[in-house]
Amino acid sequence: MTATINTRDRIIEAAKSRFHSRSYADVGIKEICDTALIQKGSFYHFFPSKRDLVLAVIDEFASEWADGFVAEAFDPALPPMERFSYMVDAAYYWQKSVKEKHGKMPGCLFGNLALEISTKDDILRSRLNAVFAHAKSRFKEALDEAIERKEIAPLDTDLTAEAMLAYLEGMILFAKAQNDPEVIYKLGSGLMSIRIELDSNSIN
Amino acid sequence: MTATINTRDRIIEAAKSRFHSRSYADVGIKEICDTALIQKGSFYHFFPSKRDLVLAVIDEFASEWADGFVAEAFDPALPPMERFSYMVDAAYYWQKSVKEKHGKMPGCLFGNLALEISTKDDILRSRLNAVFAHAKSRFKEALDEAIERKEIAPLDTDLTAEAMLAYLEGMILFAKAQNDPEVIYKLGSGLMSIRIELDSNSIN
DNA sequence: TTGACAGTTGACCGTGCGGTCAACTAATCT
DNA sequence: AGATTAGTTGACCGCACGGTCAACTGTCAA
Repeated sequence: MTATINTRDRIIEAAKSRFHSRSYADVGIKEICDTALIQKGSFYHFFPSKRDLVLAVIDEFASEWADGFVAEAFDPALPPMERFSYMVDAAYYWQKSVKEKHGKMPGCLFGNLALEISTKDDILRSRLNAVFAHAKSRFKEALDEAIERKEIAPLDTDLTAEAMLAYLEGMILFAKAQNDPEVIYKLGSGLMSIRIELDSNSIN
Repeated sequence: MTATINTRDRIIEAAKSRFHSRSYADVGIKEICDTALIQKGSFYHFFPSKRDLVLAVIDEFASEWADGFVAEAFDPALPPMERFSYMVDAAYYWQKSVKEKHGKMPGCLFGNLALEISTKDDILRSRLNAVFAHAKSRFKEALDEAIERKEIAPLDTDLTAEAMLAYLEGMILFAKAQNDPEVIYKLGSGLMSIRIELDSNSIN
């Protein structure tokens, strides 16, 4: 049993880093098995299909991310608007360190998968949306708090939170396209300038 | 000769829409040939490899885009800051119309390819960067003009232009992940709020 | 009329993919 | 001791992929 859990984890671990740094389509099950030091048959004992694996990888990575540096950045002890720059810094240093190790910026696993797969698989797509929605709620909390403390002028916190997250993904996309983490550093301060005003659409 | 040009164009046309709405890896040469009503051998008469095809598709689509609604949006006759909302509107309506036709939002071809391929092929990556750089220069011109006309307070136009383009890509990514063009509509106004101030890094 | 050549055909190749399966191993439970 | 069951093995399957090639077709210049 101990060995079992271990095997499953090794599969997910091997898949996670490869899906992240390359793509879903580009990474074969054979390669994952070789890395995890198992045979194909053993893989299919734990996962009915490759698709189920990537689902598990998303879940694993999402909770790692949420409990890891998203939680760190959105620490209620920090002044709300500082949480955003903390988040940007974390993204920057992380991407930078991966690039130094492997020569390539991997970008954001969720963003990568969203663009690669979301036209092909609605369940995967909605799983990724759930991850984004969770991050967005952290952003929104911070904005609400900032307004409450009168650190920023009132705005549509729901839409602005989504906009900020979109900007974060866009920055990472750009940085990946240039294979240069410094892009995140240079564009980071733009995140805090984004505002979507209250009136525009909502009537609630 | 007329037929020749026609064939090459048909290949690119078939590939363009499929690469855009699905992905590079997911679309096979066989399928492209079937759509273009030719045989495989004929395909390889025009393109040495699949990679060369996607390069041609990028070039084709880039000039279509630049001469098409980027040129339209960044018409010097328009007030500079209005050009951005024109751009957002164009993206919105386009994505919406494709979704209505095919049920899925395709997103941005360049963004899609950038995330799918840029860790695997540096030449493709730099080609995509050139496309982004071109769009960015249009953004920058508009910002420079807006400052000159005192419609906005001075800022780092180079970085802000890049930030705005990143935001645009991020919005489209989010909209695609939710398969909902309205996301672009809702988040659009955030584009004009982005500012990256002058002092931060540059000493020139 | 002939030769050259761009364009086209369709059969073909090797490879690697996702996935299957019957047999084996080793703990766990009765 | 015997049965059950989770985990593992490695050979195997069918298929679709990117790419090749010798032969054919039609056009146009000399």
